[in-house]
Amino acid sequence: MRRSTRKEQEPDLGVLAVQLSARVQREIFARAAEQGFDDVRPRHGAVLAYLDEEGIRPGELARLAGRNKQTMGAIIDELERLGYVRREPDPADRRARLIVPTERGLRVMVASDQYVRDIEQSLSARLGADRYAEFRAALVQAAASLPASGHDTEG
Amino acid sequence: MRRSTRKEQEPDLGVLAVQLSARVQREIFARAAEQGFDDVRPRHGAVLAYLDEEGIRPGELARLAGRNKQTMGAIIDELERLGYVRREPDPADRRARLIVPTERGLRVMVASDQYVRDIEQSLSARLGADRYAEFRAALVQAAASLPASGHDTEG
DNA sequence: AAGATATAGTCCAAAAACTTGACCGTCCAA
DNA sequence: TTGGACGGTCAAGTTTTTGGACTATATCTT
Repeated sequence: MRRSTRKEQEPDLGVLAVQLSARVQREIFARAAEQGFDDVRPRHGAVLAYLDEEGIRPGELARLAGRNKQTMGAIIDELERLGYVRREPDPADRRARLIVPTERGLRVMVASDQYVRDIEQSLSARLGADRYAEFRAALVQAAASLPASGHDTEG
Repeated sequence: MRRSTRKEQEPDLGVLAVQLSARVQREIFARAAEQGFDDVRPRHGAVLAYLDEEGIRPGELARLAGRNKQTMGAIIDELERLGYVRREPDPADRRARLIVPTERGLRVMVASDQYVRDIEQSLSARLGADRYAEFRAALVQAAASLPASGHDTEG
């Protein structure tokens, strides 16, 4: 069998991982756009995924999302301009800032968490709860068995 | 528990998929670089993953990798300049081209397939062959249950 | 307490990546 | 045999990421 056909019909772990990640992302942003969050793009996911009600530092966001600090700063700029987050001083460290969600930011957090839960539940229904739980555990182990990004600050 | 902590400690499907995909990619390119393929970047993966000994069309590559034709053309330009592929006429259709791997291209295909197999086997050893097989099957279903990219040409 | 060093975040310029729209040649079906 | 679709490319513009430098504050060492 031709390699390209094989990769399509019996995709390897790399191909599968890329596909799953792209499709989950796509689904989330499609739904978000439908519900009025049509000004956020996939890039913003790096921040939105880890935003915190109590505020979180840019550097911490960068670490969690595997981006460097400059990129994260640029994404935050945009989300601030779009009205999803505010920069506030961090009382614990005067060098630092806290990225705090606005009202709209809180709503997109809640909504996107719901989209992911929907995807997870739909998959759980398809596979059965037991198999889904096993799948999820295996996914965690798979990710954990490989080294992380190694950007500026690393998690 | 804070949302950001929760996302780190009990990552959802979206986070896990992104992590796995990034780490597998990273691992492959790190190993490739070690073995002398230090001029390919992650971007080139879209082509290298689907290259074919017998040649494959740019449009087909674009479909498989979920990029549009222009992006694919640019990646092919680079890989051609780097000596991994050649553009040849397609005897079956005078509009079309065939992207054919060079000697070096063949070597990187073999090598990267091996890296992925190594990752898969290491994970299989960690989980046990049965659980790994189940994991892989679930991954296929998960990816298949979500719509694909929807670019220019779509698969 | 002072100085050295590290850390948090930002600015700027450049490189890399992707998108949009147009275009030419070839195929194919009415 | 002509009109529309397809395969691929070109060129321009936008978005995204990177690399290097810089300020301010914190922390560590003596």
